[in-house]
Amino acid sequence: MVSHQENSVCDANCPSRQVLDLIANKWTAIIIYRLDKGTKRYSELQREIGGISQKMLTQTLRNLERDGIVSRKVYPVIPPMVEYSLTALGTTLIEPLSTLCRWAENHIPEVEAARSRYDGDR
Amino acid sequence: MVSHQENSVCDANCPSRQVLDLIANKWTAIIIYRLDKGTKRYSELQREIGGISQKMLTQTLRNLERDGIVSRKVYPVIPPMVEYSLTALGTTLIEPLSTLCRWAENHIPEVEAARSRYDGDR
DNA sequence: CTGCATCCTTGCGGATACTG
DNA sequence: CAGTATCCGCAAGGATGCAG
Repeated sequence: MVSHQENSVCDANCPSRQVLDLIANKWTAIIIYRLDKGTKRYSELQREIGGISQKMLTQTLRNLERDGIVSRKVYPVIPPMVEYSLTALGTTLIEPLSTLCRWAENHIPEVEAARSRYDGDR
Repeated sequence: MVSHQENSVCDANCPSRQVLDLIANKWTAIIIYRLDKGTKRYSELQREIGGISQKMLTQTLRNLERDGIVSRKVYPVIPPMVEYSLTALGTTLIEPLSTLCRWAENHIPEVEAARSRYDGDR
């Protein structure tokens, strides 16, 4: 599939759009951060994230696996044991994600202030 | 909106979540990029982005205005004229967003390769 | 333990029509 | 020109039950 030749973010084929779609969902970023701290089992992730449904955890992990961000290792034991970890590609995503988080930490107060102002002024 | 207090990463302690939610929707990032190139009128944005509905354009702009990312200036003329531009806060968002886009440009091919591999192997 | 299948609710986002 | 209002389809996401 040839796609990302356009320079504009407006193009749906633009890679930026695809990455935004990739991390835009509710749990992706959280999972990536969790896995950055080390390999985790399915149940560990579910316990740590607390609030995520099995469906969403599995679904998100599958998407990340499909995108080559996360690797999934199944041990043929009983009871089953599955470990998830970041791939090399996945690790490179940590940095840009952190950049965004740093912005968040620094500016969310301003955003919240703006919201209060906006909501209060009408 | 109910928030879960069990895990700090998902909640208030993790402003990243809020920022991700902020840019997670379909048009926010595009609009921010457009406005980074200068002040735009409503109809200019609509024409340039092409594919966005009035509803989504208005809604997204309203959200961004509420968050203090975009400023809205109405000229009391007939016919109406409204200009949108990035606020100082909004401008600071460009950089982390660009970081993410740069990652995309560099790594999307790998992601697409991983996808083909994944989809082909089953 | 690690999932997949299913139902069901919710809300995003598109299309269209109307207003100041 | 710059919106608002309304209807509607679709898919995201939660809850539950079942399987290997």
